[in-house]
Amino acid sequence: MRATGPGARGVVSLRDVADRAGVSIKTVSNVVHGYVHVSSATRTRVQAVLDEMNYRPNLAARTLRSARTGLIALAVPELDLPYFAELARHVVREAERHGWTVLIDQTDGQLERERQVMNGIRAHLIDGVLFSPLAAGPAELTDREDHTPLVLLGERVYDGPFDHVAIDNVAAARIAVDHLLSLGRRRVGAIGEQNRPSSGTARLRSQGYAQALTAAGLPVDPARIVPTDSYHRADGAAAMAQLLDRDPDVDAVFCFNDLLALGAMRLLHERGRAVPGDVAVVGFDDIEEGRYSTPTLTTVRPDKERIARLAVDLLAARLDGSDTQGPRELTAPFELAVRESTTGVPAAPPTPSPAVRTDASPRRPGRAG
Amino acid sequence: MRATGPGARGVVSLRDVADRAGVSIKTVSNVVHGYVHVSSATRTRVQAVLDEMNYRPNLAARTLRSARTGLIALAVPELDLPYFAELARHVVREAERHGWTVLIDQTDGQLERERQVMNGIRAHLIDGVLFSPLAAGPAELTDREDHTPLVLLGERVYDGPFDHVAIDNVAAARIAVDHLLSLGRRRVGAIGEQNRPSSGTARLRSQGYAQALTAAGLPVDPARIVPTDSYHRADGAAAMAQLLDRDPDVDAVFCFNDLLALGAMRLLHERGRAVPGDVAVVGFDDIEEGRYSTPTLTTVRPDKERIARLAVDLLAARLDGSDTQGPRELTAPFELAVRESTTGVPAAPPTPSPAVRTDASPRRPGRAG
DNA sequence: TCGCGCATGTACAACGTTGTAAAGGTGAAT
DNA sequence: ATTCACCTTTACAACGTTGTACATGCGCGA
Repeated sequence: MRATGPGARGVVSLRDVADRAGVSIKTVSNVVHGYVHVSSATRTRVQAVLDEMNYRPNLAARTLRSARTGLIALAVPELDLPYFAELARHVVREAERHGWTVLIDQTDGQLERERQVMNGIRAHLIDGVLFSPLAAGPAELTDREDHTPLVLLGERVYDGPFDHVAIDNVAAARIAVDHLLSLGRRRVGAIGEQNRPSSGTARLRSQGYAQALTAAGLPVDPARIVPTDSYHRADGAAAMAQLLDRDPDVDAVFCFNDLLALGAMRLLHERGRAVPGDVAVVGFDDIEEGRYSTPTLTTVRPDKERIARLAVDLLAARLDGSDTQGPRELTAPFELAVRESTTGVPAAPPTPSPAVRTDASPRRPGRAG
Repeated sequence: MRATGPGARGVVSLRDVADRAGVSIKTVSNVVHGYVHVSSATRTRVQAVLDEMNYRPNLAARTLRSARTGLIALAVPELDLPYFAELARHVVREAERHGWTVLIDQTDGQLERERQVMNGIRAHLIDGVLFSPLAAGPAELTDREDHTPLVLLGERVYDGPFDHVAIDNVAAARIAVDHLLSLGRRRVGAIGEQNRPSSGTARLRSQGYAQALTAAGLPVDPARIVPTDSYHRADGAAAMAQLLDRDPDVDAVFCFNDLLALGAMRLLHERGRAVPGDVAVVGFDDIEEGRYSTPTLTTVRPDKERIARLAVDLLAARLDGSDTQGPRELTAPFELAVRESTTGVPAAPPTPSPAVRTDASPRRPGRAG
């Protein structure tokens, strides 16, 4: 029974509008959707009532019929890792082009939470998932029970049945280390190796590091590779301290992300080591902070915008059925942003204009070098 | 008609489970909800089928009946402003306690997008909104057409009919500037004033700044108050340059957020000014970056966790109807974190342990000083 | 023995929307 | 005048879930 008009909380349904306009529910629906075969008289009248009553479609009801929510999830380890915050921004923007809303999930890198993401804790609520795994490896991914389309970000899971977007981490790491070697550094450390076996990204960056050293005829000394629990500044500082203990004469360090690098630089500063005078530092991710640190940070700059676009478009193709091929592996470009932490000179120092950028075109990096 | 069992995409409904288990749909629903009056034999059998078929409730259908989605929105200007990323993290965590999922909206501080947030662009999809306005002022807020419960974060809108959680910005700014004055600084600038009339937060911080100067018998010189378009590092750098032009002998600066302060410090470094030797710098927000910058940044530390908790609990009270009073104004504590950018000495320097923190208890700041 | 209360299980309707089928109406062609 | 085509509008069902009301069957006390 429905004694009165609009329900309790002032929520207006098609039915309320239909009653008021003296037409059927379906006619109102047709007006809302711009269906052509509605007389202009009817259309005008109904539209007036719609406006007057401030009608808003009930997405839950639509979802129930269409099995589409217009929501996609972005699951990342931590939002206050600036890399992921920046990535999230791009994803939200790209998703908007498809009319989607992005639901952001923080996994904290915990396997259990990552499992929930993969297995559809929000079943039926999201149309697709963009997932940046940290703890989950190929095993967990393959065991996935849910069937929501999923695109992996930033990690290559070999032979997994998943779409995947990333940069070439091995090549990027190698170019970063090559840069250090080209400056004459010979005792190059690495910070950010992960002990847990699942972390594909860290493994790939280690590989690139080792390749560069080997190609230069240098030994790969395990003592100079310092693992970390996570990727925060504190981990970088702790690891740098350890590295100095192991090899006081280390003259360069490649950090697997920018936060580690910033933490490492902070510790070097406290120990009285000059950057890059005594130790040159390279990071990875190109977070904005590195353009304002002292010294500014040389880093690998993945094209985050491109990563976001490729991933969202890939999901779109799966959702509208236009792509039914096997898993895709897409690669986004990157480049090396050379700044003071390796060269000692400002590449292109911040100028006091509102549009200041340390680099030529930070918003749209070019192709990989 | 429903010829076969589970539908196309492998989606399992209560009905599928009921058919397989040989009971009614409602009985399955009762098992799912742990309703007491189900024989243990039936319960066991149904539960087995539920597990076997990997049943997941359809949230859209639940929503349609209950008019509750379990989603709340958090609308912030930008996720890559670290303050908001950190706040988002806390909000997500607190919301979890209530069984809610948080949908994060980036408004980019654009009035139009903020309007959409207020007026329920996602009508029926979200149960409540936490909103940190930037462009929207009292006028827009009062014109709100939507009736979704809304809690304002971080800005005091006078006489607005809204719940509101913030710290005492005037007091906080005043304490920050008092600190600079207590160090003997007398030419204290301010960076971050907003020209647009709506920005309440900036106005309050200006007030605190002026109060501190006045109380110390110093003049409030408009030339030393530099407005910015937004709150990024670049704005801080540009404003600092302008401030130096206007008063080359400025000996301290209070920045309305940490990013501005970091940008300002970067520019001072480039201009060869020592921090804090020549110019002392104070920020606002206590983002993690300020604990690792060189020098580390003295800043106002709002208790973000508390802000998040108060806001979420406030929303919860509105949603479950336990609070039907008029609008609430809740105040969260803050404190001043004194670091190198004003004192020159490490307050408590980072130590090379994985749990390194510059301050005593950064995760749970105490009461306001 | 009858009847009552309780435990257990079911049928039905409703949430708001939209696809399908079809009804009613108009005008033109035959 | 009749038929047909087409435009306009409507009734109905279904999406999956859950609250209400009710049916069934059992044990127990009167």
